[in-house]
Amino acid sequence: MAAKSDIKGTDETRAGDVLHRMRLDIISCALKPGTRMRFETLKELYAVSFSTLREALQRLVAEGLVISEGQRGFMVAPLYLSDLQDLTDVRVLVDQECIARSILHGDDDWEAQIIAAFHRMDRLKARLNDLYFMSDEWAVLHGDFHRSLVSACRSPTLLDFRDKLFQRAHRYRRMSCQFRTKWRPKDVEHRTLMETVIARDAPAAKNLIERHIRETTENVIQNAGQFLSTEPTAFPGILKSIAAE
Amino acid sequence: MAAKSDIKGTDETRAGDVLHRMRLDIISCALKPGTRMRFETLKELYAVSFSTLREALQRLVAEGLVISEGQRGFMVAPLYLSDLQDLTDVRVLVDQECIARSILHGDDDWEAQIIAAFHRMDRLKARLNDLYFMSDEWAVLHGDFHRSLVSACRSPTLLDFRDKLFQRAHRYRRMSCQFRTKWRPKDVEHRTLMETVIARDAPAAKNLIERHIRETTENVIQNAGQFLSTEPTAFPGILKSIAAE
DNA sequence: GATGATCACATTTTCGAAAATCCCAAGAAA
DNA sequence: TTTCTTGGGATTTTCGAAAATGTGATCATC
Repeated sequence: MAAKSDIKGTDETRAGDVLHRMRLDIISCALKPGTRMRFETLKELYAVSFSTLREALQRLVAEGLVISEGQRGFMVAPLYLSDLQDLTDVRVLVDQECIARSILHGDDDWEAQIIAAFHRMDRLKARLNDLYFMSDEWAVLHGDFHRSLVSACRSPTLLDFRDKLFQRAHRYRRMSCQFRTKWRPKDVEHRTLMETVIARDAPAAKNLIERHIRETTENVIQNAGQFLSTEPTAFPGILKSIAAE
Repeated sequence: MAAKSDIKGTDETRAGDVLHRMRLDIISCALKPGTRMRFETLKELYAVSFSTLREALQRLVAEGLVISEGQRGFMVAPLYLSDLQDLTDVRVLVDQECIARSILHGDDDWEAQIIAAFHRMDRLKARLNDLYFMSDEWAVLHGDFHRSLVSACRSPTLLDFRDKLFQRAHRYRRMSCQFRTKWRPKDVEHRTLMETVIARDAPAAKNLIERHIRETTENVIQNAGQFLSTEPTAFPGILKSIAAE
């Protein structure tokens, strides 16, 4: 219990709605990393008042998608190489654990959901052909597939953390394919992953998910590494330098 | 980077201050688990307005210390046996990793800080004698000591997550010693832990921290297990049954 | 020229009133 | 009796104006 952060936006208040929309805009990079978030702009964009905006922003701060400093407002959390590497290591740890536990606890229905999620993802890929990984639709189905693998792990706390990490990582993936369309084909990996998990081979699955995560990160760095700051520079500096372009 | 949730309250706005105070009140169980949080009451208690309160509450929701449902307000997150067990497992995983990494990366200064933190905790214990584990002061020093062990792990994301888990777990410890003063003496464990970590014996340290966490949990369950719900009951039910007493 | 003080403007932060929603009891209908 | 409506009071949620704070330019002084 406890750490449920309704990532799907199951909150029906207006603040919950804005939170949901803002989160999508950030992880899809529609709100660019490092940009300052002015209230006048946001107010217009999301059609709500100051306080409602602030509520959503505070939540996003806690999720690591937004940064706030003192009385100087908010900004979309910048993307750093160091953050990406940190994120990658932690995701390996957490996803490995989640998968191992899911393999231990998962039932028939769990397997069925994995197969269904894979199928949906696979068919969409076939339909969209070349640029599938740019589409929002695919991002959703890809996310669903990965979540289905770990969904039987029986740890709400771990799952919630995993989801937040996945979202944070998504921003890096998303940014990287804006720069170059060279993207490692992952469909074979996904299929093998599915088969291994359903075969209940935990050690092999742990290896596969680690490779999958690490290689994707390397791919991101190759495509967009040059655009990521190496050091978390002092706040005000970044604020301008990135927001400017 | 990114997931920094200024747990120490480094935010100088009033909302940040309220967040800080509220968090302390929740993890110290001054705000009792499961109680409904009415705005009129909170407004008086923290001397701020609606919107400022809401900002803090939203943050606490993201941290798993507060629960919100639809348009029905907020409540202090209840304590569940299942949550405690989940929390325990995840803490073992995360703390083991943090300690192993700290042992790998830690320098002389890191060692010095551990020794210093242990000393402070140890002296206070001696001074307070019997009821040391009930005092807020000891809670702080005990938290500092555990954090010093993992502080060199070089993963902001993991550290931040660890801190949140530690806080959530603290509520259970805190509640348990309100019911019974029987509390397993942990000073020897702490000393061994310190020595092992500084001796850079990662496997032994991982075993020790696991035992430390799991045995503490068992102690909590023995002391207060009967007061924890076994099942996360439906929301409105709890709301009354717990808030009533 | 460099440094520091002052002030006006832009922006954020806070507040409390107004609107929206929920809760529950009392009454009507089945 | 049970189930379904209705209404009013309690509570939460939203809004935009007012207060607080940061920013940057201008000017005086060293």
